[in-house]
Amino acid sequence: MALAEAILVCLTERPMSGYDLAKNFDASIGFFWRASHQQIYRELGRLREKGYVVSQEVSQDGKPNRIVHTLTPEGKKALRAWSKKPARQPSIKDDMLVKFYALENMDLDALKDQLTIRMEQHQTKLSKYYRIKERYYDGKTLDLTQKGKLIALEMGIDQEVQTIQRLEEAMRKIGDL
Amino acid sequence: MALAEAILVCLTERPMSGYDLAKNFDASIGFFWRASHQQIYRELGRLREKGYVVSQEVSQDGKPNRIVHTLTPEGKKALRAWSKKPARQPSIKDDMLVKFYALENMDLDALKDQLTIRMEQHQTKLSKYYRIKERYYDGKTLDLTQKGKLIALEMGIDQEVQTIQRLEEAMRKIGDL
DNA sequence: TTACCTTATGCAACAAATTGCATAGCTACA
DNA sequence: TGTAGCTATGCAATTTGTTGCATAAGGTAA
Repeated sequence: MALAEAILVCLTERPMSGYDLAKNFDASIGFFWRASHQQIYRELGRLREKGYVVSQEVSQDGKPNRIVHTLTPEGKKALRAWSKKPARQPSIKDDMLVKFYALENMDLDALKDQLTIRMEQHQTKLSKYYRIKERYYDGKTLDLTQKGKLIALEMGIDQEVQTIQRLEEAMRKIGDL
Repeated sequence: MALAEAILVCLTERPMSGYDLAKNFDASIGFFWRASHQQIYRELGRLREKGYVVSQEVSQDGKPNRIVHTLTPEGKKALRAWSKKPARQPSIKDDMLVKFYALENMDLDALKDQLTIRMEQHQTKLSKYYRIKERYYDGKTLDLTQKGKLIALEMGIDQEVQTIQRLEEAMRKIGDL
């Protein structure tokens, strides 16, 4: 359950509300670990119980009050401990590959449409990555924190580029059938 | 919930027991959709209720009885209907990328060990793929069913090769820090 | 002026996945 | 003789993930 840790990681940057975290999970860290706001709020409750974060309400006028969560020294210790535990293999669950595997029972045209959509989705993601890279990393002097994030980002970029290539190749192959 | 469909796909080949299916999910189709035997038995119950499979007990001596599940015409129809529904994006949850993202809070040596383990795991998988390809596909005349499986297999091979490359690159980068 | 979007939090129900356990006879190995 | 693994099925508990809903104030566009 690295959701807990992903939240703690976000909070090393700065104290955040659940809402802020949900936004972060839609953008930066969410590229590697996706979570909904409901999951995040629930997990924040558990982290507070464990003493890994402390939470305080902040009044705002006009808008609803925010509850800002701050990482505690215990939380930071938990993160370090986690870093020593073996990483688990990411679970593999890909609809589309199952569909290729069962090709003779599939509707080929529908499958081609789905392939096209997939390619577009990966292209969109790739464009986001490139924008982030240009804006925050290219030609800048980076500290260790930023270097780590850049490595993750570049792995993401390579992954998307290669995935798009594989999908194009698959499209070509089912076109030849 | 493509677990149901993944099971139906397996049963298009031949009738199988829950145990057979679990083995299949550890080998062939499990490369694209992983599931435990507990999950499979539960799902089989639901498929029976829906009328997508019929089940009959077969006596064996020495060993416990098998319950063999056969795909029904309704099950096959359900598969075709599924093939027209959009494929969902595979969920992204990768511990290791989160760890890179949070590099300054991680134990670098531990992370390198984990990288090495990951590379070995992907290498193992790749070797399995190559063995299957050589044994069942290379230099053979293939029908549509087999061609589909081969496309899925080749996508798997490319994916593993590329993943290993990315991991090597990441190793190089954190070595340079 | 109605309708939707953003900010901000969270409950409840349900579905899916994981982990641990139980049963039970057979085979292979040291 | 004991330990372990294979065959074969499945329950129970817990954790995770998804979907739908609720509240509530302000801004923005048709």
